[in-house]
Amino acid sequence: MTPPPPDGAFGELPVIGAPRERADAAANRKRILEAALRVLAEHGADGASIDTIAQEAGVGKGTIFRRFGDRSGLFQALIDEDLRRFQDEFMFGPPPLGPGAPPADRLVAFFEGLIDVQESRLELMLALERDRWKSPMGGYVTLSLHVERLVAELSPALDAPVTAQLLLNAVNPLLLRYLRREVGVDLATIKDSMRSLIVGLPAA
Amino acid sequence: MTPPPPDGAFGELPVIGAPRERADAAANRKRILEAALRVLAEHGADGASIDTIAQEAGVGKGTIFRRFGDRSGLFQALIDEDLRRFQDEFMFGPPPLGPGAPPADRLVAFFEGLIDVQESRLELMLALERDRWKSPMGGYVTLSLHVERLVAELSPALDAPVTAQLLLNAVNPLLLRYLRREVGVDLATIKDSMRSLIVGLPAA
DNA sequence: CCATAAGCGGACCGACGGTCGCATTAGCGT
DNA sequence: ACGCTAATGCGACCGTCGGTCCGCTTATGG
Repeated sequence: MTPPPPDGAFGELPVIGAPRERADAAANRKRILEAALRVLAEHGADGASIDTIAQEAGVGKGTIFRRFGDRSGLFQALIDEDLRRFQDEFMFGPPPLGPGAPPADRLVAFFEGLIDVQESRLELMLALERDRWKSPMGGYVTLSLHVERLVAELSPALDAPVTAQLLLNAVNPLLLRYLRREVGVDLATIKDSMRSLIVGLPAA
Repeated sequence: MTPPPPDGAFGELPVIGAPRERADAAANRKRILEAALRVLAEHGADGASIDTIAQEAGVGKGTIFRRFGDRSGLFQALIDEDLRRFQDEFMFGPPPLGPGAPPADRLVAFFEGLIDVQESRLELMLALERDRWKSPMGGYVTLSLHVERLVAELSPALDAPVTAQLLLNAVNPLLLRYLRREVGVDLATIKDSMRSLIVGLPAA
């Protein structure tokens, strides 16, 4: 009697051999995702309880848990598209973000892009932040690995996994919100400081 | 009818002109703090609910809220002593942590010290982390200012407040727990990576 | 049109942080 | 020694949250 696996990432793609998703279920999924985005925008990450989202979507809360497993599953599904687009860019896109540029330049471009993604989906990232530390890095694995590889290429003497995590943590959504909203720092300033951290790393 | 201000930091020092703390209240405060430390050690930050701590201390939960205001107030009071000792060291102690050494060396020493403090009080820092972003930086203000000053001295070209926050965030307790407990990284490795970030900053 | 399984809903649960008003008692002046 | 009073203790209570469960509804394929 195991319930069907929740959508999680790649939710829209039908699994081979699995029965097609029912039409009403698909419609509800869409309404839930839209409602979640709306609630996030209107009430912020802290006001985005499942009950609120369910009410906004006009569905029972059970429906949300059925489709997305748990709270973080819902938000994972929401960030999925943006994250995949960003992954495509830094894995296959043009330099300096994509392959072809020196690792330092790629790292700088990566973090500028990451900061932009977080800025454009700040409340969503904040909502995710709460559960980010349950599973290894909860969806951040691909990003982590990418940074690790670039760091290893740039500075073989460093411990790449640790340095990668330090860098990624520096642009924590919580800090971003604080700097942007409370302090009122310009995005370019944050990117500049981040660049200083990167370009100073010992080159190979 | 404003209730007396909660203890917060510097709780033990009697405020001039204020009535002395009652003996039973002082005893209870001590028992609560000890119980909190015990619960933190035994059940971790996530298992350290106020109810649990109250039960362990043998007091009503109302007593805890009366003395410490709220959850984060209790943990603030707990970390207070360690934080103040650390502050004394980097403000008045011997170099390179204290004054007298070049800013880069002081920064490196500061973050090594900060990592040590967090390591020795990991669960407590994790418990605090939940509410760290309510007030400006919730007890981190002094640390932030110190890092800011050193960064400004080291690299006048940089935006010191932003860079300071980026550096401080890199050693987030959540990341520290992940690296230490899940990945099993050595403390020295983390310190090394952190040093690489600092010494690479553009010198004056 | 029917059978069946997928989907839906919302009452329900346990845990949590925090409040409140009443009972208790320490400390002080006498 | 005694009583007065303000400080303190206490735990039942509250609203909210994430998550579960199971009976009802409905889409869909034959």
